[in-house]
Amino acid sequence: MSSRATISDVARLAGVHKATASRALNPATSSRVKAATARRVQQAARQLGYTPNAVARSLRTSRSFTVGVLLPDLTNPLFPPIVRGIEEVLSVQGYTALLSNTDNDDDRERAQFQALVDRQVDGFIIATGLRRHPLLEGAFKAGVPVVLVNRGTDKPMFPLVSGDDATGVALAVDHLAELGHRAIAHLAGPPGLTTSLVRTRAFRQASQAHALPAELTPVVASAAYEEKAGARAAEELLDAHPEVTAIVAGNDLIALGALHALRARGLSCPQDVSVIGFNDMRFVDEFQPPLTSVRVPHQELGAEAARLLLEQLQSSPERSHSRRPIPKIVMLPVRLVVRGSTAAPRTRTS
Amino acid sequence: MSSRATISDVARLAGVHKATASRALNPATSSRVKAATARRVQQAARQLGYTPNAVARSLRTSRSFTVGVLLPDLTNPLFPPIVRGIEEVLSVQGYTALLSNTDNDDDRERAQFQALVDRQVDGFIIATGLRRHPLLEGAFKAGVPVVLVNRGTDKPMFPLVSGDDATGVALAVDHLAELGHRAIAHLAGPPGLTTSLVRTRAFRQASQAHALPAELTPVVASAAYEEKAGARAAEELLDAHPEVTAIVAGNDLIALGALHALRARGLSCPQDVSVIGFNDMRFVDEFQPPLTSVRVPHQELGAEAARLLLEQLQSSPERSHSRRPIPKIVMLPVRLVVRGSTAAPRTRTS
DNA sequence: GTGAAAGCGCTAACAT
DNA sequence: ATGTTAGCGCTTTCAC
Repeated sequence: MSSRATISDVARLAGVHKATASRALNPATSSRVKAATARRVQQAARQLGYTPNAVARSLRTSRSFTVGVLLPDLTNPLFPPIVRGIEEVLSVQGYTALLSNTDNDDDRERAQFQALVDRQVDGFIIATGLRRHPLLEGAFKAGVPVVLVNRGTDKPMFPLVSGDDATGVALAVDHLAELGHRAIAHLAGPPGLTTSLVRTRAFRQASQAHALPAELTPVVASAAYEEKAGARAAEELLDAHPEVTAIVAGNDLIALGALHALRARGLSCPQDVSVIGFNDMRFVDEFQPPLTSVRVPHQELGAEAARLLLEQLQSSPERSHSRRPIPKIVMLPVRLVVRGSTAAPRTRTS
Repeated sequence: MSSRATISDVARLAGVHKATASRALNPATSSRVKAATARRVQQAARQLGYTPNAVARSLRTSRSFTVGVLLPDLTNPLFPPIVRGIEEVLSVQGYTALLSNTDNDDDRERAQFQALVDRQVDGFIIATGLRRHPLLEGAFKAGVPVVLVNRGTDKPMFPLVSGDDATGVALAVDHLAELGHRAIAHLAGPPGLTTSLVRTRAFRQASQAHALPAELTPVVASAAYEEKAGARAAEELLDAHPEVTAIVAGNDLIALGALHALRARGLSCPQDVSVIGFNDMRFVDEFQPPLTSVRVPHQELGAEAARLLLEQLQSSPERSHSRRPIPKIVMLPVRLVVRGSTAAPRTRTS
């Protein structure tokens, strides 16, 4: 790496002091320098292929124009679109996203978080929220700028951007009820996450709204938002409640597990049991049968989270404790995408 | 953000000079400090919750212990496992991966690359290789440490870690030939990528090895390694060569597009046309029909790429031009996973 | 074995 | 409008 040009090199070539060069090169301060000088400096910079050393700048300004992004599991197709939305907004403003996979591991998460803090990221967008989350409580007390995406915390500390989960679940139950289902189960996500809680509550409420008795609308929690865990939860459900004719899954991977569990015991979907997923992630339309699911605008979720964070960063660049905004919750609208995994129950409960 | 403790704070609390504190805290130099002092310093650091400012350290040492990772498209399920493999290896050695999505856009790629260089990343793992790649040629001349993964360049400049594409394609053709197919087409990837070239060559060679005439083994290139482009290429193929009974696709997304194209014109897979994908990415087993595909060990690809890069970084920490290693190609073994998308042709060509 | 001093590259007071 | 100076936090000579 033939050593890079520094601002001193540029200044020397332009025949000015490096402070002047700095001013000329920074759009915010270039007006405070004679136009001719500015041009000369910029010309010199171009000639030398100068780009500022971001590390030195960060050290001096204690701003890095980077944002840490914590993701629970990049292999879940839910997250790549969120990342794309984040990057789309950040890059326009000159920010860079530093992505970090936690693999749902607390220790990894703590380590990654600290590594990013040590690198002086200006703030975080966090998709690994838990209802009780010591790391986030610490971040809150320390005044670290954070925006949560998709998953929140019990105690409202940071702004949250999520899909309108409650409405999504209601749409799912409505759809099934209209098809004539009365024994509808919910395969909930793991209990530690707000998404699970919100969706489960919404399920109970929607069931009541359709006057479905509690004994016909059981809820079984999956150990994780993953296919295997979903399959296990579905087994458990089918053992305990063979009467169900429809399943509202906590997310698409749980739904996929349910499809497998049904197939494994010779039940067919949607003829025997209808299944609805949540998120409408990529490839659910390729499933067998194509999965009816609640579409959440993930890219827009990411974009909105980035916007909120930038707002916060730009209003309090010094990370002052002053005027911490009341953490708002931004919910983006969802809609039900009906595909082949839902149909009228074989035998109407009369 | 209640301002963090610096090494001076630690030194003051421990009653030593900050240089001593630095030595005590750094495992590599802690032996050059009296054991008792070292303990005192470490104790003080713990008490203050001190973690070193990575930015300051980078500026001083011109090493950041970060690695830039350039990805063409995070929403392609091929890449998340590669990322996981990379992070798995890097994190053990105290390195952090800075991921960057280029969306197959040259300008974005250049910008992201420069942003990472400006942040003083120690090297790059690049999955956006092109046969002719000005950016990489520039990086080569500049002596930037780079390892390529999956996709290479025509001119061998950097080490490359990839699956054994040639063998993979041969396995695919062998499988189809054994089933009795003689009119086998290849839906190649876009021509600018080495993967496309290698796989296409391997396809031609395997066809010859089975004594399949050239007119029965057409090759049509897809505009991109994506579903839509794959579907278009398949249309084109089926128009020009209605006689084909099997397709070897350049990757799984192209294969998926082919499945759609077949369905759109009332052909069924595998009864009318068999289809084989490449990569065996997540969810191909859910496709309709489940896709036969060549399994590439992506996580291991990423891990190996990270290992090669670390090797390089540790041998020439100063990024000296000295002793640039001959760029080796590491190929990891692949295997064919047979599923429902391949079967004997309906009518044997006699 | 420890302290003093220098400096990585940059920007923001404070001059002039 | 530009130059001077200082210093972000750290590590690394160089002294002692």
